[in-house]
Amino acid sequence: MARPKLCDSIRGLIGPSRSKLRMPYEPSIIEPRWQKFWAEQRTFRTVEDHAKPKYYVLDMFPYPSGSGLHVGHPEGYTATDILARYKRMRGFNVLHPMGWDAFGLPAERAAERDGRHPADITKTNTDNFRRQIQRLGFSYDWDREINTSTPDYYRWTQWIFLRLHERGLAYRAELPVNWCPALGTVLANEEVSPEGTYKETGDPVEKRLMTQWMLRITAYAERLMKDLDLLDWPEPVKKMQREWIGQSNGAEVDFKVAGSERRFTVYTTRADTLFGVTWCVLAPEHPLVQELTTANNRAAVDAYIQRSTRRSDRERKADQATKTGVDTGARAVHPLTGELLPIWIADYVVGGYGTGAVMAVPAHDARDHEFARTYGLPSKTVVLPAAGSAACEGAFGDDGVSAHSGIYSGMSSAAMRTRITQDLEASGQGRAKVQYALRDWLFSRQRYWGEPFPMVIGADGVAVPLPDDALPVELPHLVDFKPTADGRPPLARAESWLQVADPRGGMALRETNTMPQWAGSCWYYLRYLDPKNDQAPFAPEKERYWMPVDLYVGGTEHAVLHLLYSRFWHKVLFDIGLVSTPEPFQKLFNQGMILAWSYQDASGKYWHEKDIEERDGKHFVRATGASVETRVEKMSKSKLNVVNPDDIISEYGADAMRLYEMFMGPLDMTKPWQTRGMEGVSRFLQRSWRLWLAGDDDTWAAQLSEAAPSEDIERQLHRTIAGVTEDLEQMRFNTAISKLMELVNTLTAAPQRSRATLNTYLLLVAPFCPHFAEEIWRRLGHKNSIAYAPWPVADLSKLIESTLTIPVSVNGKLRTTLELPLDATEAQIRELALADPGVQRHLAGATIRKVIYVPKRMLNLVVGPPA
RNA sequence: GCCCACGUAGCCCAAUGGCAGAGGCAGGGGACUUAAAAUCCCCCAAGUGUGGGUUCGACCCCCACCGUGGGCACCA
Repeated sequence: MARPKLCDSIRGLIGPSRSKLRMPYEPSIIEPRWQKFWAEQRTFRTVEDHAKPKYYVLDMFPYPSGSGLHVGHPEGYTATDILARYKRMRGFNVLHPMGWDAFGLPAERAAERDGRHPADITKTNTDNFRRQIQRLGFSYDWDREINTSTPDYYRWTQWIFLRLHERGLAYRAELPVNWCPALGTVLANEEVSPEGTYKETGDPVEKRLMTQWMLRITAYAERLMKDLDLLDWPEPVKKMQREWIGQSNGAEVDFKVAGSERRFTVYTTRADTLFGVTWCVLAPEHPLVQELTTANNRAAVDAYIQRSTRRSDRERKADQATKTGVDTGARAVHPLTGELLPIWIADYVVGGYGTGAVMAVPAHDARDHEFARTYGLPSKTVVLPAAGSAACEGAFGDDGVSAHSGIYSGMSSAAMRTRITQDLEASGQGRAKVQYALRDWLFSRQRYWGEPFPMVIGADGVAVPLPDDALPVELPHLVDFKPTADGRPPLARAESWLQVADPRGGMALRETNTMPQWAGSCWYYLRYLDPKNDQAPFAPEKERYWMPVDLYVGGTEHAVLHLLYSRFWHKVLFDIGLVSTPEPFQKLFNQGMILAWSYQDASGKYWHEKDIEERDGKHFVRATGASVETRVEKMSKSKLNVVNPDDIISEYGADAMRLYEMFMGPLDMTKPWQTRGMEGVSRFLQRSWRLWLAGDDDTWAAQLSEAAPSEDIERQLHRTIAGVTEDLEQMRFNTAISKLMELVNTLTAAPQRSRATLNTYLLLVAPFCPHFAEEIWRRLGHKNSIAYAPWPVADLSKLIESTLTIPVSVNGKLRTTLELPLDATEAQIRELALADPGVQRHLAGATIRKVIYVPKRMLNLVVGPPA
């Protein structure tokens, strides 16, 4: 899609001899000039200024990948930049920082592949990301740039880890973990998909027993759940977090094992179905299984355990439909009826949740029902849909009325739950229990490129924290990032680093696992407040001034990862007294994904947009004429539909790119990129530019009128101020831009242009296309940046229309429009409407049954056949 | 299977109970030009996914269905 540059075409046309040269809009000259100015003047350096209200607007900082920025990044960044600039003009003290989430797997894998050090690769990538981001003219305070992989940053990540450790929130445990053979590391639950694969790459994940660092996020489950209510976040994100935390209110019930002193405890949310229990099920890994299993059943039980531990989560889920299990031969005693109930093991009961044991109620639970059918186990109905109604076929899982439940019969399910739980508690056989699906956070990785733990393992095997003054524990320089031959993590290769004095005396070995990538992002929003502090992670008074983050913009992919982890750390810091707010991010906004059209021919081959032509709404390969299927898809190299921001900026400029990113549609919506759409915003900028050049004169702004603008223009101007301001407050950037376009279209058509009007317009457009605005602002004679000029205020008295326009409809269909003086009364409007020939035609031979008048809005006549 | 969001001119999107069009792309015509580009002006085009309902009046609210995208899915 070649497009001649404006400057080239003009030069080609006029040559050096022509004197009346219009000054063209040339973003390629203007934009670097102002970017340099902002950097040199430190225009966006932020200081604590308690005289002003603060506004902390934050982007989710990027992982600087090798492939550079894609058009999705600048979408969120542009939105926050516009708001940051708008808020500055409104007199806010704005904190708007950027940095790099620079530790992580991809750099380490690239290092293995390319033979370069991860630090080196990370440096190249961050330099490229910074260059690309700066080309868009964002008003970040670059003095606050941070990088999670630098020792002066991760020193404090380690420091916070020590605080967690002190409080018993970090511990080592041997447990079955998610091991990804392809990556050679363990993963957190949050990183594993329901299918049992790594969410990022799709590599399979299996269970392995390993000793790992865990963070006790479960201790905060309730607060993480409850405090969601305090937040101005999108409902779907809150819902995802609630589901992940998975609170359930139920009861524990103790069962005795017949002929033994042993007991086991089940967890249930349906204590009201206790009389319907016909057997119990333990998870295969339940600690009592070995002891309970009778000699006759031992072989079958062992075989089943063997089989189920080998099965990955993925396999388990694959055949959810068929439930399997084996009888242990042992019997449990029903706590209320004394009945003997078989004890089975089955892998649909998961060891890590609740007590790892359940009571089976086949009449009222779909899983148990199916299990009963498969193995011919009995069933007892104890809940009826309504009093006296018949028992249902299949499992009746809803609440109803209790039956065959002794003294509880006839109670509602809810009432019986409360009552029986109290009674069990009184007799020591049970208790109310709130259970969470959330597990502790697996916090170590067998990787090189991450934060080292500030811990050593003593000769006695005890993990010992290093003192604060030993921080940072720097990552030793390695050239080989593979695990050692005996399977220890890569850091075990750093032999001289490994040996260290045990703070308790003697020698110890350093912890060789590293922290996961999420560690650095758990608190980075706090480091921005005070990024150079070498005495503390941040100064308390700065935290009190800036926190919480007023607006946090990023994609939904972090709904239960980063956003849950950082809330957890923040709450710990809150409990320690290091931060003053219970939550870090007051308002969250998710930008939508940007997709792109793809073109695929009948053979399945993808074509680049530039090789496609359109005829009569159908698309064809230009060279061959073959027809192609068009689809909106995620951008990917294989689909040949990737858009590179650098190319767009080279062709149209950063201001145009910013405008288009916002103009495409609502920020939170998924929408397709169409490079053709750049034409519209580019023309808008050029038309805007020409507003300051009148006629053929090349003297900048010389012919602007000093007279007051016409009443119509004045009205539209103030309507635009009010509209754009409201749209910005609501983050409706697309409609704000369209209002600005409308104004420009009007001003372009106007016979003369008032300097005052254009001044206001320039202020309104400045947050959207800042280079453009700075350039004109300077040419108008201002010495300072427009960035801190005051935002215009709409004069509401100027919005009043001079006449009233009333649409008149008959039976809801528009028939005419009346133009009336502002003070027209309903009676006058009615009279005029009835006299209108267009209306009368539809009244002929009919009776008016009703007249609806909405003051100053519309008039509707409801008519029917003659009475 | 369950939950959520979205379906409006050829395309991206406005309009949130009151005139279906704010803005843009694409398309057509005209002005300017020796011509073209650029620019300016004008025009074209949907009755709002489908079927019901509520209402004087529905893109908007309610019900069912279809399509697209996203999330969840043995948690007892």
